[in-house]
Amino acid sequence: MTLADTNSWRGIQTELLRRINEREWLPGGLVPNEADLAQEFGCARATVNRAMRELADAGLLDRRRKAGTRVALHPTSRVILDIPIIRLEVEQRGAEWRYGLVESRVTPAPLALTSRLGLPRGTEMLHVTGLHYADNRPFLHEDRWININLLPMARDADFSQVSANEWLIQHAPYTGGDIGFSAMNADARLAELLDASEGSALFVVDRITWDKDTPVTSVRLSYAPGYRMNTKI
Amino acid sequence: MTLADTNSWRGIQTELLRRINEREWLPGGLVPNEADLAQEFGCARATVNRAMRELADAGLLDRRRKAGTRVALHPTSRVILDIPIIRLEVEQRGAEWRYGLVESRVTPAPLALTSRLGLPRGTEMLHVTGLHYADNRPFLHEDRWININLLPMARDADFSQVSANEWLIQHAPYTGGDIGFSAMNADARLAELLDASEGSALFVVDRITWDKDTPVTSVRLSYAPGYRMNTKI
DNA sequence: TAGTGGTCTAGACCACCCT
DNA sequence: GGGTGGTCTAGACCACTAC
Repeated sequence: MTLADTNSWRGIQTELLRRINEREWLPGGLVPNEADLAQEFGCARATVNRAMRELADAGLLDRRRKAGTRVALHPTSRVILDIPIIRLEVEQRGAEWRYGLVESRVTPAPLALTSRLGLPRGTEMLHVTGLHYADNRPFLHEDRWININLLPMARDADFSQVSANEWLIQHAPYTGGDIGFSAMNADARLAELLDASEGSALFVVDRITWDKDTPVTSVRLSYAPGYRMNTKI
Repeated sequence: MTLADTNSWRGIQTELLRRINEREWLPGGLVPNEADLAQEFGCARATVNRAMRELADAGLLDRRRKAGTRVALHPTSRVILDIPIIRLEVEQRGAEWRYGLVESRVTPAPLALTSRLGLPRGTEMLHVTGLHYADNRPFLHEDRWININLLPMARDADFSQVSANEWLIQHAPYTGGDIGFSAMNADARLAELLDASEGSALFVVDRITWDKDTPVTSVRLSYAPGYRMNTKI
């Protein structure tokens, strides 16, 4: 298929994109309706529909029944982040990955956590902390709480052999989650673990995953100074 | 439509999701083909196709011609971030937005930037810095370089009235971009501007946008301490 | 109420790859 | 070779909503 092919939905999408990008269709402007475009491109309406629907999903077009399709005024850019297993992320950087368990024990979860997860106060959870290394240098600190009521077999897992990160992907399905990205100053303990100086700015990812309404795990990943998460629009 | 409706692609998708989440279909396992599922649900194959295609796009299914469809082994979680105009982000938090220009002048861009953008060294660019406020408190610092060869009218824009962020969205179409998220310690100047203490951990977004192969703008957004970017999986 | 997008169908042909 | 998903068609009905 060449880009000029206008019988395929990809070809049509490319052409529509061109008209948007080159301001042939102005932001806020009305676009011909599906039937007309189908006629212009000599294809079925469903084909035009698929091309336009994806552009609308991407936020470049606003579509409403009866009102028609318009070029979006504020193309909010939509960024897609693929969050891989930490081991793979390290290995993709060409470094050797290693995991070191710091601590693993069952203990009542702090109030802030149980209330956030909607669990009774004082609920016992499995608290696992460890370090991921890249070429033997600390890469990130993983501080995780696991819902052992939902995952009783987590008690018997040996997190000195398999990182909690990977164990959970294998054993704990989830249906959704909340993620937050922020920056924090390293406290004394974290600085020591990450081989950084106290107060260093750390990139932090907080993540809670749910299986329907039941919390599965809550984790805070604190990356060693200098970490950068990259992606494309 | 109820969730049990299996004549609509959404209903079918919900049912497929259930079978995946509840391990009725095991990770790595082969799934019935489209024709069989269409018969089971009493619908056209195209309807099943749409439901499955979206799950494959989301990374939950692996589909290959002839090989069939399998439940993905490693559902790499895919996070979608919507990056809005800064003004809207502030206003969505229920705060009043204000922009204050710090500096705007045409000057040769630093070598690190021109080489990153693929421009000749010493190329003149428009350097605009300013602060976005939320309820009169510094929210983020915007440090931006604009390609005035591509956008000569940027010279005449009054960035004390309109933030460069919004001006560009109105005037500069782009086809792609690179984004990086990181954490940095505030230096003395940034700390003063953001009303923070020196060394505070700042959440930083670096972004370069391109129009095909031509750089449009490069910007660094440094958020005041405490900022957190949230989203869902 | 009429025009637009949203969806579904039954069928067809094709591209790809061989769990 | 042959089975599978990828796509396209022509038509239909429906849901929504601007007018």
